[in-house]
Amino acid sequence: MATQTPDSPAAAPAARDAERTRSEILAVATREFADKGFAGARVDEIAAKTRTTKRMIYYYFDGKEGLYISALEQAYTGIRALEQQVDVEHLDPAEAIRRLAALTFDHHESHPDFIRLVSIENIHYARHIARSEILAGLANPALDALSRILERGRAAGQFRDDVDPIDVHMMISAFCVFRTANRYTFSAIFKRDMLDPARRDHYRTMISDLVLEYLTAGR
Amino acid sequence: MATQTPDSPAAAPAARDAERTRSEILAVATREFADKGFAGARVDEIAAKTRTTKRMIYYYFDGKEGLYISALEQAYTGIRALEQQVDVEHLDPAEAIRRLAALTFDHHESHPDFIRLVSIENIHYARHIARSEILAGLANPALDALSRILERGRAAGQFRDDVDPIDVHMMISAFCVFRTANRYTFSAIFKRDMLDPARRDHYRTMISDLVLEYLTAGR
DNA sequence: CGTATAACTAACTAACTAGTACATACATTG
DNA sequence: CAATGTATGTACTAGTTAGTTAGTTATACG
Repeated sequence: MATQTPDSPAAAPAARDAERTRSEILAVATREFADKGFAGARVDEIAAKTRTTKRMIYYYFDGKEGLYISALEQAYTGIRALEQQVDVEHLDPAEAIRRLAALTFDHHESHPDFIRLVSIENIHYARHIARSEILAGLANPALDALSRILERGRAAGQFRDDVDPIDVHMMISAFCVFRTANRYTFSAIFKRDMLDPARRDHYRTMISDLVLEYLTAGR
Repeated sequence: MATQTPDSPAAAPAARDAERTRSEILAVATREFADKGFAGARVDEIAAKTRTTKRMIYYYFDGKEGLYISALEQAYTGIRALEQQVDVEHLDPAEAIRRLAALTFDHHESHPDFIRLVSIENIHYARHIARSEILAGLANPALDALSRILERGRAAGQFRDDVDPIDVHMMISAFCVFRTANRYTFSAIFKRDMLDPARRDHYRTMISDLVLEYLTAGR
């Protein structure tokens, strides 16, 4: 009798809490997969870094691949939720573009794990996204917002009329993703850390300028 | 005696050819590492896809990591050699930028394995580049060419005078790398293949326009 | 209060995986 | 043509690794 510590306040086994166990596994797994990739991450190590055991990974996520997909889903739904909150309808079109670009810039900078998971998923030819029902049909609020901004900008004669929202989204993403995703090789070759805080504002402004000069070209 | 086939013309063991063996291993390894990442690639499988044995990998490359580094070195020296050949000194600055951007665009499109290796190396925090003497001190001819173009453009009053060559290189790289590296997740989410040949010219022109509008802004 | 079920643990296993020991054949050179 | 080093192949091994088996404990609920 009394295998467990009687009543120790600190080292209590945290009782039973399915949700806490599940989310702790997911949080640790996200870090591990983002750090080492799908093949490089170790199920045993993920388990060791939680307060539970490996068996629970199989209990809740059905295996390594299921866990990886869940981590991806959580990361993507996170940025989608952020995008949903953005309200740029009341802003001048140019200012709205700036706001949207800055949002992407800030998100990517503060969520390197997300960017790394995306890189890793591309190495896997987006095979897991295709397999996930959640991710395959996830709407893109930022794209809708962008479409409306471009529409307004065109109507006001401020923006050129031959640009596609997806292309604009791509320009912004390319810049912001590259800065985070390719930070290490870039720094090794050019001896310049693109994430250096001293240069942060410079790049943050640059992406807006770049896109806006393009959108307003000849006007 | 006579363990080997006496004289069969087709299935001859290709005699002995150290250079051929070495380069065949390297070619197969490049494909495997680019396809599956460092942790995902299998030494046994690389060996099986060559006409030699696993033993030779250890003989020539000293192990999995040595092989991976050699593959990286080969990929990087390839693009550096290409850049060395580019001659844009005789062109109008704007046209020179277009030429340079197109060169990057074309190279990245036709060398997806290189782009994938770069992504993979970033997942590994560029640890292997740092370790490689060849890669750590590799000059960047494209950057020198770009510096001279910008200089000329500034002198002619065509370009703004507050841009850094590394930043311009980054804009071009970001766009071209993103298009190839993030092709799969982008396509899964936006249902648009950025490498579709029908859209190729569109994107190829777009990156030049984007950079040039920025460089000539307000002029 | 006792029992069904959800939450959880420890120990095990079969398959894999990077790397090695050992043997040997070929080619070059004196 | 002997001998010496380079190039190559076979078989093996020690350590991992994803996944499983066989349970135990806590909690909710009648």
